[in-house]
This record gives sequence, structure tokens and C-alpha cells, in this order.
Amino acid sequence: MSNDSPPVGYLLKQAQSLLHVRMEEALKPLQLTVSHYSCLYRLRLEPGISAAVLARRTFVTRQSMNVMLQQLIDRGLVTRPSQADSGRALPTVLTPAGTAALDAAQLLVERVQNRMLGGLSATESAALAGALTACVTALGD
Amino acid sequence: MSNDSPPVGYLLKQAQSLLHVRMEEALKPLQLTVSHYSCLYRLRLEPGISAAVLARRTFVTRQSMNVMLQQLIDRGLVTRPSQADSGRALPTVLTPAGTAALDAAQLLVERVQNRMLGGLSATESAALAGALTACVTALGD
DNA sequence: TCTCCTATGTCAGTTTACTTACAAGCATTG
DNA sequence: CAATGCTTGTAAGTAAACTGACATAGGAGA
Repeated sequence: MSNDSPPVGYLLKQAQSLLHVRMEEALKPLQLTVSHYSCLYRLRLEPGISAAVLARRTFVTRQSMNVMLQQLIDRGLVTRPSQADSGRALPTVLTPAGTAALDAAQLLVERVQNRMLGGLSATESAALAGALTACVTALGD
Repeated sequence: MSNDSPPVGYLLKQAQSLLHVRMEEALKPLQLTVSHYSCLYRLRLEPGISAAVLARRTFVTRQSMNVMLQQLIDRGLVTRPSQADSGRALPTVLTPAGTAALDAAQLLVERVQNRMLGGLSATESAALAGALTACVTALGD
């Protein structure tokens, strides 16, 4: 038997890269990048989060996140107080416009995700999620 | 039943991002980046490949690939004729030093990969590879 | 043969994210 | 209470990738 599938690392990169491209295409009509979407998505899950935490959740640096947040603030999708009531962390939240944009974006993104998982059964999709989670854990979260 | 695992897209990004970090750490002693490694790895699989094809295989642009190839050429790990014998494509190949560097790198990378898959059975790993391949296919290779 | 189309290599400019560095606030500990 | 350490926000500089554009070489088709 010839077991010559590409290494898992390569497949991971390929799948992630391709998904990113497809998401970018899908979000283009909304003038949103994948990074913007990730940011908004996270802010709905954890409202009032700090930029530093948000950065870690989306796998970028604080500095990059602050640049992106400024863009989103300028477009009125996000708000952040200019001064912290306690500590230095500035709690960031979605504006109504931000929520609306996220709703629209989510629809497009889910379409891409469904397309990606189209060839898999529900069981297989769940197994994929489980395996990826195990990989993350093993690599020392 | 509460089915609230993060979306597969997020898990994909997380796993890939973390794997990239771990590979970068592992390759640091060899003064190689993950991009360098990918490049060398591909060149062993397909010797004499053009820079443009190599770029597509490693998910970067031709321009970026040519910059990286120049670095690898400067370090004596790769060679490329200055003129093409047919067409414009310049066939790129590993030097003996490049092969040696790749051998050393591969050892380190496989260690990381094994760590990542440590929590999975052989069957589960194969299923993961299969699922990722299906995702790539579904997203329109 | 002439033309059109595609692929490759390369140059220039831009964008994006990262690294380094520092000040500010809070918690922990001696 | 003072000191240390950790987190956050921010600024400046660097590095990496990208997009746009162009010339060249070869193949496909009228």
C-alpha cells in the first residue's frame, strides 16, 4: 500500500490558506477583510474585551490589533472609551452598525464554511473539529 | 446537548498558527524560517521546478518566492541557472548543502508534527488528513 | 504565418504585520 | 509600605508579504 498523502502540516496550511482566500472573496462586497471579521466576531462573543486579549484571540499582536480597531472605530463599527475606569484596559464593544455588519458578514462566511465542509458528513465534521482541538492542545495552547 | 465548539474555520486558523510558531521555534537553531523550509522541502519533491510553480505550491506570490530563493542561493542551499535553455522558466534545484540543511530541518519538523498528532490515534490522524483534503477539494483547489 | 493567450521573471511601490521599546496601572510579595 | 512583576496601551522602525505593471518566451488557433 502506498501511503503518500502530503504531511498534515502541509494540508493544514493549504486548507487554511484556501479558506482565507475564499473568505476574503466573500467579504469583499462588505468592504471587510477576514481580520476585520474575526475582530467583530470575537467582540460579539466577548463584549467589553480589551484590545490585548482580542489580539491574542485572533492571533495577531496588540499593535496590529490597535491599528485594526482604529479602522473599525473610524467606520463606526466599534467603540472604545478614551479613558479606562479602572486599570489601563479599554473595554471594546460593537456598535449597532458593527452588529449589523457582523450579521451580514456571518451569513457570507457561513456559506463558505458550509462549502468547505460540504464533502463531509456531520460525524466527520465533528471529528475534524475534535482532531484540530486535540492538535492545539498538544502543541501547548 | 450543547454543541458550542468554535467554528472549524477558527480551529483551523488556531492550529495552523500555533503549528507555525512551533515550527519557527524548532527551526531557529538552523537559521531557517518556515518559509525557507517549505521551499527546500518542495524542491526535493519536485527538483528542477520553476520559481512560479514553487510559489504556488507554497502559497505565496512569485515575487515573494524570488526574494526567498535569492536568500537561499546566497546561502548556497539552492542553485538556479542564470539563463533558461528553453522558455523563461529557470529550473531550481537543491545543492548538496541544501539537501543537508533540509535533512536536519526535517528531523526537527517531524518532531513538532509528531507532538501535534500525539493525542490522536493512527486512524484519527489519517481521518484528519482525509478531512483536510476533502476541505481543500471542496473549496475548489 | 500571424495573432492571441498564457506563463514566467522582474521591477517598483504599497500594505500589513511584526519587533523593539517605553510609560502607566494593578496585584503580589517581602 | 516598598519593590517586583505582569498586563495594557502606544510609538517608532523593520521586515515580510502583497498588488500592479511590464517585457519575454512559448503554445494554440485562425
